[in-house]
Amino acid sequence: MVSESARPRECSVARTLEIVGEKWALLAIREVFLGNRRFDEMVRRTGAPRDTLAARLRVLVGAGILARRQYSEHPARFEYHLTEAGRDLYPVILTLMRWGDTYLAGQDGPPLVLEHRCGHRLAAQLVCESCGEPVAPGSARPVLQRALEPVDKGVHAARLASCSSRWAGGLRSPPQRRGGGRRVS
Amino acid sequence: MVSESARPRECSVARTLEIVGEKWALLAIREVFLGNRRFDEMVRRTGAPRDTLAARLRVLVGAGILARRQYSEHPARFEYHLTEAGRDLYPVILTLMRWGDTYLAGQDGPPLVLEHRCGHRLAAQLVCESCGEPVAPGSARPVLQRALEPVDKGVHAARLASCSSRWAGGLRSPPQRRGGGRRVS
DNA sequence: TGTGTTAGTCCGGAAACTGGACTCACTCTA
DNA sequence: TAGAGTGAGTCCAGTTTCCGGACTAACACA
Repeated sequence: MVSESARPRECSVARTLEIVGEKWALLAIREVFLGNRRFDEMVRRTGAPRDTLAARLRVLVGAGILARRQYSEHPARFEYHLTEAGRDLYPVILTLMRWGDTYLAGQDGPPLVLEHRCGHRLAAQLVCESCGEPVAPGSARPVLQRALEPVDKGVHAARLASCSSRWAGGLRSPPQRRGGGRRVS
Repeated sequence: MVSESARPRECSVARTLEIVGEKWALLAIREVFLGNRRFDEMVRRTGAPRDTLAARLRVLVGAGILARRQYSEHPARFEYHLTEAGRDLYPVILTLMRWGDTYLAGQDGPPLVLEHRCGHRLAAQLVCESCGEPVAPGSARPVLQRALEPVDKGVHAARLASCSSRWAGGLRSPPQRRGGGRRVS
């Protein structure tokens, strides 16, 4: 048996990145957020190869992040809409955007900003879920909730395959287990 | 000349994804956040191929997100530390993690949570930068700040190459241009 | 002397990506 | 009525990247 420290970490970041951890997937989602829901428009706006974009959209639809809706019958035409899971990726897109605004914008500033109705930009603030207090990155404590499972690629495949049905079934918030966690060194 | 709508969108999300828009890069950053700064530990914890991880680390160091520090001279041994730019990616990691916690955690709940000192989980809240008001995704307005430039891969390469020196020079907050933006349909 | 650690590099096969051409069923315009 | 345009892809061949596994070098430790 492999020692615990020799096993890859099974965490929500890794799981999420299995689905959206790729440039074209996130850019496609960005376009849908900006209101461009059609294939050709996404190709133009993202610069993705058509093949690659088609593959990404299939994965995103399969994972329940986008929903493919027919808006014309003859000929068959489709649009991609965000599901609730897709809309919940908004903070991911926004934090990526804010980081780029800060570190990669040139002299002219960021090319596109998201404005609040009062005319100022949005920010993603780290807060405690319960007390609402703003949190500095260093002050958070990582806590292992259960023994790490050995990584088995079949598990990932099965989880991805079951995404749509689980979402369709309305499973959103998994049971929370509080306490009993182990501190990570 | 190509019409504006035929050009890929030049935005901070795309720019950021050119550097960190890949699974192994983000997982490496996650590990450094969790305190694992050494190559072999990252290999074990992320499951990344050694070659691929070495390549990602080179890019991250080149982009000024990680700093490579020697902690032993004979033999030469190195650790990877987060720069300020790297620490500012914390909200990105956290939002990815929270999404996975919500949509991909199984019966047992998320394997790893980040706790506030009061014992509750962290969340990333979208707020208006100025008035601090919480913002719903749909209520933000995308505003183009300047004419979209044609995408030229050389521009990206040059920007990435100059990342380290620009950060070293202390350029953090690009000049903000308020007003005069064009609404995006 | 043998084993372990650390931070990688080297290699060859497999998989994914890429740009460009093509398809098909329409609709629009001259 | 012909030709061009649109939309949502697929097909293809060449290129690039990924991946697993073996290997290295300089030490420390038993």
